[in-house]
Amino acid sequence: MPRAGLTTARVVEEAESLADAVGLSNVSLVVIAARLDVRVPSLYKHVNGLDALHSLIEVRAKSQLGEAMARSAVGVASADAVDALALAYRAWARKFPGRYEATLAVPKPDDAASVAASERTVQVVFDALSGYGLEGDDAVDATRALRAALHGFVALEAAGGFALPHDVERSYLRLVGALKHSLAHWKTLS
Amino acid sequence: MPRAGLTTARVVEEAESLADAVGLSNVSLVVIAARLDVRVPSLYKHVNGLDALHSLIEVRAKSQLGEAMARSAVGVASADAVDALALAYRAWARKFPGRYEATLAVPKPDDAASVAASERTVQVVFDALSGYGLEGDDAVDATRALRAALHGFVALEAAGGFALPHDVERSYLRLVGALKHSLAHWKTLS
DNA sequence: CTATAAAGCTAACTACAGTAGCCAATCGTG
DNA sequence: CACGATTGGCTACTGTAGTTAGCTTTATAG
Repeated sequence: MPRAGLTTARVVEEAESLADAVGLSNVSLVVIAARLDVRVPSLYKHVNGLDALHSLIEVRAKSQLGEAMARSAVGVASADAVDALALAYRAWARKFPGRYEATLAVPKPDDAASVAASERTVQVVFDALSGYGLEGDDAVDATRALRAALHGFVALEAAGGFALPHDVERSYLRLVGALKHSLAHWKTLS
Repeated sequence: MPRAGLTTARVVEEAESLADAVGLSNVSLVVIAARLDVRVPSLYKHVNGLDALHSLIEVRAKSQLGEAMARSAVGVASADAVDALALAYRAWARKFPGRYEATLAVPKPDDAASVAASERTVQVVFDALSGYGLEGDDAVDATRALRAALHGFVALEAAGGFALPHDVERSYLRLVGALKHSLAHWKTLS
């Protein structure tokens, strides 16, 4: 029997592309094995079962999304940083819908990699808001508001929640515009 | 064999309460049957398999959430309506986390009940914004922004996305405050 | 009081995740 | 180069969940 040359990375990559194609919840070891031209039990030499595979996808997805956002916001601040972040966020989510689902998973408290990847992503958003000079509770609230708005829009869009034929792109830009407007007056706001 | 007196409604209710307890994805026919003190195949006399059960939960959840929001906003308008809606939305989602997950499902285009329930929920939000005098694209964009923000916050909260010990309630109120502020100037905003 | 429809059952099948243990390919070291 | 250890893939099997077929009993309508 000639060897297939699998690695953990190869298995995870195949799972990711499958997730983007058919949705994260439809990723199965049977299909992954078929795609890699291998029998199902062979996967266990590289990945510790389906749950572990989900964890690996989650960590990689969180760090890749964080990376994409961080890269988009280098050298810009305040309103420009929010714009850059928002565009990068939605673009990444639309390009990798299955991986994006994975970023929404609760970080497992006993998995250091999962916790670190989650924290890093939040930190990128937090840093992007530094130009607004917010501190303490103000900064926390603003970070949460920005994350919530971006995630909410992208999630509804991905779930087919915007049935009307109106331009989704423009709706997103207006939401981002509203956020920038509110952030500029954040400390005096309610 | 004495009869258990099941009905479709009884099965769905049990599934809903199970979903709230263990998460929608962990709802299984085995557990439902055990709770109802019945064998698994008996459930098929009332519900057409697991997928159909998910659809039933989805439709009921969407209409119950829509109902709760609509009830909260009777007799109030504009900023007060947004406040009422936002509070009702988050309260319902926290009270029924499993059902809330179900409301996020894509409406199945070939299932009239699913489509109707989804549209009705959007309509409630749309109506609540009528006091702002928005029309056409403005109204669509504002509806989408409000839905996205509320859903995004609640979903992140439910997923354990707010790790910091800061007050989540206050963060939510500030997000809602920011939205009201933007809605008041919606037409002139970017 | 009987005929029929409905409700629940057992038995069986399928699909998938996961485990045990075998055998062959590869790699490191003398 | 050779040979032993390690590793990667395999077959065979188990357990669990969803689903279907078809039987039996209960309830109900006439």
